[in-house]
Formats: sequence, structure tokens, C-alpha cells
Amino acid sequence: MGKFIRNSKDLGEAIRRARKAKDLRQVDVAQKASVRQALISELENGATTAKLDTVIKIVAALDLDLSIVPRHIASFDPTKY
Amino acid sequence: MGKFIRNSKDLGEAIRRARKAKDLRQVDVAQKASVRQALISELENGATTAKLDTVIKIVAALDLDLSIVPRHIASFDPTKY
DNA sequence: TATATATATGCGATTTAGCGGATAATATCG
DNA sequence: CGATATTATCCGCTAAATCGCATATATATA
Repeated sequence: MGKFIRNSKDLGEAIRRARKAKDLRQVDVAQKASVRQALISELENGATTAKLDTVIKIVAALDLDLSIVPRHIASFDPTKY
Repeated sequence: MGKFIRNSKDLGEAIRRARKAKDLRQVDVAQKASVRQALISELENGATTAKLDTVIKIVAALDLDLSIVPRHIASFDPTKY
């Protein structure tokens, strides 16, 4: 269980969950991230694999951060990474 | 200081650090991730902004995971996300 | 210094992401 | 049901990522 992103499906689910948690429409996230609503839809449905830049913009629009963490670790201090 | 990825430079640094920590050559990571050595070099130097798929492959080759975390959090349990 | 190893760079070709600009499909609500 | 809002899909186009392959630098090591 987690927000580990190992494929475009994971990303889509994470984006949709975060967006709904904030009660935003695709259009809202799109505007904030400077992309089309259609792209948000495509990504949420795992229809395409985005560019890193795009992911970063969208994730930021949702007040989230992308981070790199070691595998198989149960707990860690993010300030160390 | 951290492994938050907010641009391609962040990514490049994280990749290079992780690779050197494991004492691997660019060629090793490239093979494991099924990409060119040249691409690893380009990414480590922030020369291009990769596709998410590519990032995932490379990160996996380094036994790392990409994850999405909330911003402005000093410490957290990754199993919750 | 010479040799080997590792990393960076260049170039043309192919593939894919993202766009604008629609519209179709689905959900929401009076 | 009917109107409205939200999400999904389509098309042609442009820009960018990645490739293969070769080579130039740089770094290590004998």
C-alpha cells in the first residue's frame, strides 16, 4: 500500500486521489499546472506516460512533491534524502 | 537538503549519487534500465528532461522508488502513503 | 607516459508527449 | 426528463525524448 510510482497507472491513481481529496476539477489542476484538461484526464486514466517535467508541474499543483526513496525501507527521515 | 525532485537537475544529482553509492558505472545502470549509456550521462548532467517511464526504469535499476509525498512535511511514515 | 576505462558529445532517424481545438460521453442536479 | 457541469476522446501538428552509432574527452591505472 503506498504512493510509490512504478508505472503510469500508479501515477494516474495518485493524481486522481490527490485531486479528489482537494475537491478539485481536472480543469483546475490543469490551469494551475499550465496543461490541458485533456492531459489530466489522459494521465489519470494511465493512457499515456508523461514527461517528468509535466509530472512535476501537476504534482506541484496538488501541493505534492516527487521524491526518490530507497526500496524496501519501512520508515525513514525524508530530510536525509 | 533532500531527494525531492523538482527539476531535471535534482533528478540528475539523485541518480548520480545513488549510482556512485552503489559503485556502478553509467553503462551498468543503462543496461539494467535498457537505455543508452549516453542517456544516463545526459540525465545526470540535467541536459534533458526525461519521460516518466525512463525515470522509473533508471530509478528501479538503482533499487530506488519514486514516490509522491505531501509538501511541507518535516517527517512522515512512508507506509502511510 | 602509455594504455585502458569511463564519461560526455554529436548527428540523423524514429517515437512519443503535449498542444489547440473541438466534440462525445458521462455524471450531477434542478 | 432536461439542463448543466465534468470528464473522456479524436485529429493533425509541433516539439522533444530516445535511439543507434560513432567519437571525443576525461579519468584512472599499469
